[in-house]
Amino acid sequence: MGQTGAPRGRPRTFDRDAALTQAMRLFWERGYEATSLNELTEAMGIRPGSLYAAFGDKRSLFKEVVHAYARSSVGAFIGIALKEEPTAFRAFARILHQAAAIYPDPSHPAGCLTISAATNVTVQDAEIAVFLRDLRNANLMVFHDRLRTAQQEGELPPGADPRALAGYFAVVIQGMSQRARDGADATELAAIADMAMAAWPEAEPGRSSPN
Amino acid sequence: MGQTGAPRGRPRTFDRDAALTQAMRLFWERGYEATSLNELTEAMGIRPGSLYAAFGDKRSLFKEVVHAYARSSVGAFIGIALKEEPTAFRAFARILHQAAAIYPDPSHPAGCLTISAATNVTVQDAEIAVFLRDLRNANLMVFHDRLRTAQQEGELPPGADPRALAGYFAVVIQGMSQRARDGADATELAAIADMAMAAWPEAEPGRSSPN
DNA sequence: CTCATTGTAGAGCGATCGCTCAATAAGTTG
DNA sequence: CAACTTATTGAGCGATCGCTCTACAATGAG
Repeated sequence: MGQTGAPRGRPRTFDRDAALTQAMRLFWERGYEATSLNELTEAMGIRPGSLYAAFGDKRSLFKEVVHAYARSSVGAFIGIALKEEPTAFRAFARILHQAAAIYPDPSHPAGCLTISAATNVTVQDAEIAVFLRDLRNANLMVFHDRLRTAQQEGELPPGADPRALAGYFAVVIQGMSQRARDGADATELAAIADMAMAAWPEAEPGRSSPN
Repeated sequence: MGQTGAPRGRPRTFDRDAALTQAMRLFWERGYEATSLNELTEAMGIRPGSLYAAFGDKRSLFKEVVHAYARSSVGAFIGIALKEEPTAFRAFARILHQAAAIYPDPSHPAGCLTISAATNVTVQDAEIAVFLRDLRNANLMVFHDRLRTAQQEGELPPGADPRALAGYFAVVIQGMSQRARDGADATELAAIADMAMAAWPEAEPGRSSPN
């Protein structure tokens, strides 16, 4: 047992992960529908038959791309910050500043794949739009949870509204992704991140945020 | 002179404005590329030949739709608020709250057409994406100008950064449009608008905003 | 009336879309 | 070696894309 099992039949002639990365870049840059099978096979260096054998149809390839993206450094920074930072304030401040640095980074397409890859979609691909929307709304729930516990722990004042705050950060992050796609650079986005954090509640008395 | 000129030839059998409105709804809901000529002609109640005679090709139809949108109540509220409100603070507060009410309004597709109609686009339609991006960036400049004069007039403290503030409001508005498309309702967006206005600078001393 | 002008209707153009399939190649197994 | 299994190749499927063209209808001008 535990035997890996010798691979049978003709071995693959391409690197599956590398091909997936190329597909990710295309979907990330152009979005789901605007990326054609022709462009995909060319970028991945394979023929349609190989693509369908290795990844299934375009839909499932895209979903696998999204999962790979979520596991990548660019896609995972939000969850990591929420896990590592001791306070909600520090977590969201870090998230916004990392987004400001990552979204316009020229080493990959601008903005967040999850936010922008399926905003315009035909009826027959509505499933893909719903798939990404659910992902975004799930992320919103994670924000909500973190802020609710922050309130229970006393970091947030009782008068604060965790749900509105979660929506606010989701809005700022999605807006920053859009602005990065419109050409905003890291410096501009960092200034925006600072502005956005100024809305953190309970700054009234002494402006001493739970640092 | 001044003669309107009697229309020659066979008169049009459809209402051009009504047809344009139908095209707007489709582009607004699905985006530029995801809306097909087939859907357009069906929704507008005309045949392809009539569409091309009256509006030119798909590109120019879309551009005319965008101009009509900008003149509509849904598309023009930002400019109106900037013109009517005496202070920048009141203008942006009004803009955010109107966006919160308008973007999720069920009487039309969610969000802002200018923001979401061409985020994913193939290479051959890149011109359309650039067209909308330029529109968004022009709007950002309007924000910047308004905030710069607010600073010159003393409404904004000297330490404030009008450029960052303009980018911040652009981010919040674009994010609110996205959230509306993801299903956020007017109540939720209004709470977010309140949160966002709390970032307005120079709230330090007495929290008395220039109301 | 005839003529010129404009609009409509419907068929269908070439190109591209996502995708499939038969033939062949390249491995392991016995 | 032959048998089996899987991958690659390249042609090409039906459907849809944006768009055009021809035949005909409806108006005003003369």
